[in-house]
Amino acid sequence: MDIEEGTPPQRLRALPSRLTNQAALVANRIVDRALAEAGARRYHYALLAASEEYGPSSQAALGRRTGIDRSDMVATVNDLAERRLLERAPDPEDRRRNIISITAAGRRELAHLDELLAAAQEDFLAPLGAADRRTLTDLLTRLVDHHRAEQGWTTPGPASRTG
Amino acid sequence: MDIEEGTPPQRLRALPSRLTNQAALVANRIVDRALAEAGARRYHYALLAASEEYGPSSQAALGRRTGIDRSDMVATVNDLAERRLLERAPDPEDRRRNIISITAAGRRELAHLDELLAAAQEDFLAPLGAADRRTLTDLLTRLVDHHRAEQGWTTPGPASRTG
DNA sequence: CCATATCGTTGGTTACGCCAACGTTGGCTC
DNA sequence: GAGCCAACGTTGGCGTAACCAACGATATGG
Repeated sequence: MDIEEGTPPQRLRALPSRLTNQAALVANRIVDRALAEAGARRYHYALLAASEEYGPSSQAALGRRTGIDRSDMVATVNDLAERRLLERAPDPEDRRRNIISITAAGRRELAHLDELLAAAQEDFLAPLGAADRRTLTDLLTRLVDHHRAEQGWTTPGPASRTG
Repeated sequence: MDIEEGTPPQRLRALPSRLTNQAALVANRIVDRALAEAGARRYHYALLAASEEYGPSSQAALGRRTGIDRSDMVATVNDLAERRLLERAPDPEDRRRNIISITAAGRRELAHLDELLAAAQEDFLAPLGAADRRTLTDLLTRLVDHHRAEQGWTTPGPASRTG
């Protein structure tokens, strides 16, 4: 009796927003477990990656790149600086800013996390072939870009931002 | 200067798990705002929908259907019962259980939420045509189903079947 | 009868994504 | 130079989703 009692209602199964959320749940669970092997979280990886790809930057700039809030950025930088994966130094040219730079150890850690993450992606996307994977990332990219434009648009002039 | 400072690092942009998460963020933001118009949250909709589609059921069964944890289910049922959208009654045949039934007002509320959600989906999927939407839901469904099978399957134990 | 398991419930925890406010600093305009 | 506004880092907080552990009460099956 009650076979397949775990089947969600039709309404939920057909809801793209929920489907997306469920997929994200799965993805995050897999990724979090992978990163946890190295004692890292998603924010850590994002920050290391941004730091490596864009070179020394202020916390605010890194926040804009990664989507991490300024307040959360503080804690994340604290974590990584304590572990000597990043360095935080005052900017002599603008004393409001901290300059964040990735260290050699940070690059090594990043490379390690890259490997863990690659395996996690493989896990996550297991049921899809190469073509399907490309299609999926394409569709998701279009969605995300569209909504980022719509919202990030109010970031125009020299003033009136973040406000 | 610093045009497009909001561009995420390549590593993050190419990461399917992150893409999925970003899309879910967008979807949830849109959906949450829509549901908030009716003073509802996602759990509320999920529970009403399950309650309507499967008829009177125990809290645990509804939890299995919706993926809502038993502990969270208590609070969600409380919310909806207070607003007379659900009824909670002890099961005379199994005194461990509560039987949850949707009320007439609950059905009306559900219909209302259905409309709000339909508009929200439209918003979320705006950049995609009908074919792309079908492709997306298909791919996401395959992903979610795959991982649900993988995880829900390993719950065999001595008593098998749901525990 | 006894072990096991399920049910509802209470009471946590984690991380993520946010927002508000503050003091400091920089730039711009008078 | 004075004043004004914006940006920066930081602190502190919020809400929610998604979990887990444990409990007493009840069913079930050996």
